[in-house]
Amino acid sequence: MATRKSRDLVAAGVFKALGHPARVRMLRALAGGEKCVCDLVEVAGLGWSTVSRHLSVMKAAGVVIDEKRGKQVIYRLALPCAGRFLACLDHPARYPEMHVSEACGCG
Amino acid sequence: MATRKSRDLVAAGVFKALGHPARVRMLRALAGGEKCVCDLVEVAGLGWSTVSRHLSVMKAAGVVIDEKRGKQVIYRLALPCAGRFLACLDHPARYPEMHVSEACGCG
DNA sequence: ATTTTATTTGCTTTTTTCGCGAAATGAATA
DNA sequence: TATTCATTTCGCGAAAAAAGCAAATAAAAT
Repeated sequence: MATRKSRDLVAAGVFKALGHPARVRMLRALAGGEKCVCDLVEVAGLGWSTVSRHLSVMKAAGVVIDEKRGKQVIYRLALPCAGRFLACLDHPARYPEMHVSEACGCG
Repeated sequence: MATRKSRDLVAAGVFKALGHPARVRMLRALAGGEKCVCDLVEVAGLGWSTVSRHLSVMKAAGVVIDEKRGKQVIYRLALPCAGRFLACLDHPARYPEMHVSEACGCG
């Protein structure tokens, strides 16, 4: 059974796995659909080994899922709500200097 | 203007600030309403200085807001969507061993 | 003015994480 | 079977973060 403690651990793992600018960038990309590692290398602007490690962290946390497809490995978001949360964080309401008045559920 | 890069940084800061079991526990508590540090000390089961430091990390990331009220300092969630995201991560659908079939937008 | 109560800040030690290049793996193709 | 392509693992030094405790602040009660 999922105890409070284990849920805290799982959730903290997810947050930690996303607590890096490069991983946020990948999340952003994956929110738009599945991507091979090669795509993510470009998105992240980092070396292959680094990107691969970032992906393995996200996979271990359950944020992404990978699938070997032919010669390449495809990653996709296992947690659509993470994409929505990111969109919420990105929401202009959080950037007052943009003078956007439209209201939404984000905060 | 909020560039892609600065948004990544902000979002990563939020994720990082929540990437710790004790901070997830505090988030959970704060999602239920504002709390003084003393409450959070109990919730977290850690020393005052440790809790205070965790709170300052979350505050710096913009996850919580503090307000001095009389003798005590009250913290509240600055990011309601963080609470909703946590609820989403907690959702039984993510814990198959619980045999819950009800569907929701979480994933 | 002194003491309490509530909370924060410094400081030191230990533990993790980052990003890299080189080497390893593994499936597919020549 | 040898080779190539896509990706992962390893080992490293540098940088960031966490733990733990003593000392510092600050408002309120005595």
